[in-house]
Amino acid sequence: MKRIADSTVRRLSIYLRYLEELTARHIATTSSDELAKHSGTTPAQVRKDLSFFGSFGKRGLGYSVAELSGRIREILGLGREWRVVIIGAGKIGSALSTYRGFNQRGFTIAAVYDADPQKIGRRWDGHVVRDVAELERDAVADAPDIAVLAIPADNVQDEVDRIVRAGIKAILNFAPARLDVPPGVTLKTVNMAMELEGLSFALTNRD
Amino acid sequence: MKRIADSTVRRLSIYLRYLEELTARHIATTSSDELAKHSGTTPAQVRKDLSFFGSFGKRGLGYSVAELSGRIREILGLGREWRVVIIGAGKIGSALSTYRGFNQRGFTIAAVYDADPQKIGRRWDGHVVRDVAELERDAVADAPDIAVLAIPADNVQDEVDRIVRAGIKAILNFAPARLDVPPGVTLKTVNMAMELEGLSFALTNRD
DNA sequence: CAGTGTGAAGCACTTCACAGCC
DNA sequence: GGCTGTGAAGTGCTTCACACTG
Repeated sequence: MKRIADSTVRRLSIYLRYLEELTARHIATTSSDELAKHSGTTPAQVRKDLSFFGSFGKRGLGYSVAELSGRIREILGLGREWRVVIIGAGKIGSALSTYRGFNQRGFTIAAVYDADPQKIGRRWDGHVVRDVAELERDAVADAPDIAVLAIPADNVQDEVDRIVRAGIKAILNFAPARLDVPPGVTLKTVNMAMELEGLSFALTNRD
Repeated sequence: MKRIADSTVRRLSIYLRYLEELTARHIATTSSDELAKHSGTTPAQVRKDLSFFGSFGKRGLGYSVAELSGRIREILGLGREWRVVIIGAGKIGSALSTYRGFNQRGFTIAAVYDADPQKIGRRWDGHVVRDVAELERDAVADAPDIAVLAIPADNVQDEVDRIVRAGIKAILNFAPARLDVPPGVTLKTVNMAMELEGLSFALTNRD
């Protein structure tokens, strides 16, 4: 398959969110125009995004909400359960796990880890916090798909290496650090400090 | 000034982080090569990014760490205090406020708001949670610069409108919703669900 | 000679415009 | 007639390559 741009994947998520709203409102069909309007993009962009994966619409009519949302869910791989381990029993992981749509979209917390002896063994959102040193051993049985890395910025790369050794192929990183992963492992970093600095820049350099 | 790409601003944040590390290690000069290596980009990109703002290096020598970090801090507007209000006294806001570099980069929490009567009046990370209905009134005296919006997805637009009415010109949004702001107001959205879906896509569509 | 600064070339995403189909 | 699907054109960011300077 042709390489799909990151921006396209992100828009598919947005389209899906609107399609779910239409489903809840029992609306059966929609158009690229309407999708664009509710997703902050253009009709042409919507059609182009979808065209990478097939032809899901009917000319002159638009898209079936049921079919299109099913197709997008399939494209995004949301038709199955994804087993998530949280590394760092802090607030970010906790916020993520209570995020609307986390369970709803098929993400399940398989285990929670920390390196802090104070936290290991304690309860955390219904899970007992495990020693991160056990990750590799646990992973054999737990078969986690995704690791959420939510620890302070020291030695983050060591934890990434551990996650990779555990055979996990996808990492969502919240630590403000640049990280290396081998080919075949996908890393996404959410850097809140950087977003704030982007706002600082915008406030400083507005006309 | 010529319009600066978002990606350029984000890289400046990354360069600054590395420059601060060099400062801590008492290293006085660096090069575009080194900056690129530690920022996950190319030397040409580093030089191009900086060239939008001036000529900070010396040919044949490289960049002074002290001068360059000062310049980038200036460009990003980090030379002053930014007053931040948190809307939503939950875990995300709390995680953000304890983020390394939040205070360090000049961001200060001016106030915390919520709409939930259960939370209003309670203590939250050293602040007493205020009623969000009071935001507009408080803003006159508090003069906040940035609003962090960390509430569930219902009626987020209403809160955005309130923030805009309060005269705040920058919003960092964590709710998974598409939002409209008038010109002159900068909105950045961090959507964790979308990032997870991006990982799901990558896992599903890898070769 | 080493490393910056920058016009030009390359590349990737977006927008256009229209043929094609319901 | 209306709306999709898509090659082609447009736009903007990235990479190249080299003149220039300490």
